[in-house]
Amino acid sequence: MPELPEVEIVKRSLYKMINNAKIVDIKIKNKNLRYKIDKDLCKNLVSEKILNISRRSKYLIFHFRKKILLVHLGMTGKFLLTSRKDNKIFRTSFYYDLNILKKHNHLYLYLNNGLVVIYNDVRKFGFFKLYDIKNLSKIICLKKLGPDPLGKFFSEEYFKNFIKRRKKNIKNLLMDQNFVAGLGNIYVNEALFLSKIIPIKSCKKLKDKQIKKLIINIKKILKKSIYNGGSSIRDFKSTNGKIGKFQQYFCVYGRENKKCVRNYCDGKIKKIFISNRSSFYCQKCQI
DNA sequence: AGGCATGTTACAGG
DNA sequence: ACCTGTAACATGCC
Repeated sequence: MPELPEVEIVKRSLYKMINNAKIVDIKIKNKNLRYKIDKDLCKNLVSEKILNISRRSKYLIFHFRKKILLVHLGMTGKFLLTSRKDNKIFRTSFYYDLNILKKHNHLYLYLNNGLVVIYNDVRKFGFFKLYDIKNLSKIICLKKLGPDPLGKFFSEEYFKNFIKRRKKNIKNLLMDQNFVAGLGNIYVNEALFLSKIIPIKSCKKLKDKQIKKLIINIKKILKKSIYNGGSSIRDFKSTNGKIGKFQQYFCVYGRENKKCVRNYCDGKIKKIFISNRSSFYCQKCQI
């Protein structure tokens, strides 16, 4: 899926194009996403104005007068924007994938500014959930989330305090959304590489210096990725087989058996599974 | 054909 | 309570 940077990019591009627009019609082609789309979605949102679009972790939140719409993109969810006139996709957030199949378009939002927002999701792990605005603070999946990795609350102090009573390996810790919210498999692998920490290392055994470094690198890589327009896309491949510019920044992810990208290191990238998720690290410089 | 894929959640067992 | 592993969800790619 899109991890934090990609969701942030989606949020920004949607905000630019559709914030303040009014929904004039909704067509649900397929309500069977991860959760069934509310029957009342149309009733509640048609003729309502999008007052704001925000992000929490990997969740998008559309704000309306009385309701909020919580959206998760799962692994393969995307928003496409088209113009009602020529039906041509002219804006696809950060996706450059030209192989978007219409059969995976599940939901259409028609707006009063002539644009149509399409939700496309091959694997259907994403979801749309509607809540009363007054229940915002009660949304369980948001409530349990740890701090945003880019915010000031994700600090050395917080980190050390959290791991006092835990003994997970560092990779699983970073994947734990209740510890820090928004990292996924790719950025965790990358951040650990940049910090020269082996993913199976017990978080208890991390030195202060390593924790500091890790926090800095997490913030750095997320910012860099946002700056570059998002990068953790795998189901994206240009039709001519060229590697998109977005993936050139991966140092370890998907580089099994390749040489470490560090000039001074001749280590090889090893792939292992940690809690069933693929993990990549340099056997020489990550310790 | 079988393994793998950016995420989340439920369940079983330690 | 915490932790891990496994499976599930649905689809496509190699």
